[in-house]
Amino acid sequence: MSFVFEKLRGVRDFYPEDFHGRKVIYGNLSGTAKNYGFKEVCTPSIESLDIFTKKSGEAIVDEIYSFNDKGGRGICLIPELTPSVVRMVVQRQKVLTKPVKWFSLSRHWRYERPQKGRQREFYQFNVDIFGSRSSRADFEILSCGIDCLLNLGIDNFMFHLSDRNILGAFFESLHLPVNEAFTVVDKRNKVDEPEFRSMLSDMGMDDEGYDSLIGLLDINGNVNDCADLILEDYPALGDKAVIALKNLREVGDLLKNYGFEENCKFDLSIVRGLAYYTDMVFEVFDKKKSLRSLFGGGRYDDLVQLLGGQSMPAVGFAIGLPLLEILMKESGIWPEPDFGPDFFVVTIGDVEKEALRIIKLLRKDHTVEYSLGSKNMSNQMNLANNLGAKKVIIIGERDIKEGVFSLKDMASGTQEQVVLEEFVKRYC
RNA sequence: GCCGGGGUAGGGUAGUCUGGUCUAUCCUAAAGGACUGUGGAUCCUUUGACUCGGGUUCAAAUCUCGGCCCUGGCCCCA
Repeated sequence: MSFVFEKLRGVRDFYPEDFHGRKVIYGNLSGTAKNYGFKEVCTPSIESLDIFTKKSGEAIVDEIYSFNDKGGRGICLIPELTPSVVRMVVQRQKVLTKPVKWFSLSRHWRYERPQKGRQREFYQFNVDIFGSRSSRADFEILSCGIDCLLNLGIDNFMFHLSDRNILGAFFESLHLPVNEAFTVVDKRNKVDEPEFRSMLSDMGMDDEGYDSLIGLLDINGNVNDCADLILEDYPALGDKAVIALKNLREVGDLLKNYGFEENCKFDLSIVRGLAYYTDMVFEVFDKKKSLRSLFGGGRYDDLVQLLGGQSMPAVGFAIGLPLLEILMKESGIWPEPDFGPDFFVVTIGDVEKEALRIIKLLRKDHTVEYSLGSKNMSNQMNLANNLGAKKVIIIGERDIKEGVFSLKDMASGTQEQVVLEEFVKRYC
């Protein structure tokens, strides 16, 4: 081999067996979303760079693929879907029937170091509801997410639910900077206890506050019970927290009545970084927590307005397909393809006319292959075998004069003589 | 951007520490033949690799430096 091009870092080739899995997964996810009444949309792969800097700040430019086009416009390959979908909503905001329920499978690019489950080019499945502030919308997103996993055959997962306003109110009551405090909370599992404590005390938190925080973060269990517990034990948190807790209680009731109570737990440590989330947030973990979070989502009521629309609440989630694939392969439930054709036609001698006739008829309803090279019979049988053909039709000069051919079942090896016209009636 | 592990035919590997018939091992795969009316078995043939570049040396797959890529993590995670 003198020279070959290699694929770029962090991207992936999908060979037939890989692509098959992706198609099955996507079909399954879309089917679930459709059953919940979501409609599929598709956005462009490129957007103006501004839409992302507006939402996430200039720092994001270092982490995405961006360039100036020939007209000097700042362009980027989309690193996530939400801004594009919000743009689509805003453009037709007045006429869309609310709530707007959309899903999509989108391709994304991020200029970052590849890691397990993180590639530079990847696919995400996104589900969003625009225009409903109701706890039912939160619940609809959660239950759809749960069903997506269940319908794929994944059941060793847990949804961790929270609302940013609960911890937010707590930090405000201590006069601490809320966003910075969230960032520290997000790090809790990555640093040891003394460091966690010192990060918070650097921010101005005293020991009493720290103990209260740990008390809150360690509350663990059923959503409704935990919400009640906080309403009782932390009366000083204020209105915002009470509203959030009541909302979570409603979500909890809905989940219970829907039969998904066991799939969710309360977990205030979920804050989703410094994202645009405003209220309810969640992250999904495998039960062993051996992988990073599988996916997450939540409510982002300010983004539509931030991107130029009229104020409109929104809630949604996004699942990255790479992690799903890892999880499913570990569980042994990744769909394996069967590319074997239903029929393979072997020819002997000059029978092309008869062979092509039967091939064409069968191809209306079946997968049919035959040798594209002029090979001997042994070769043709070999090819049929390697392709995984279910049945082989052997058409030879000797037999076809009498209107018959041989039909061989490749799994059993049994072979029968078949009358051509009867076969055509039966299969075509 | 930072830190660690790694890179030998399409896939999997031996060899690397201790440089020397390495003209690179074996398994598998693919193509063809033995077998111009029968696949999976067997035998034979063929295809096919030291990630790239510089350095040290009489001699580099082996030692060394750098790039590229893979991989685990940090940062980040929108």
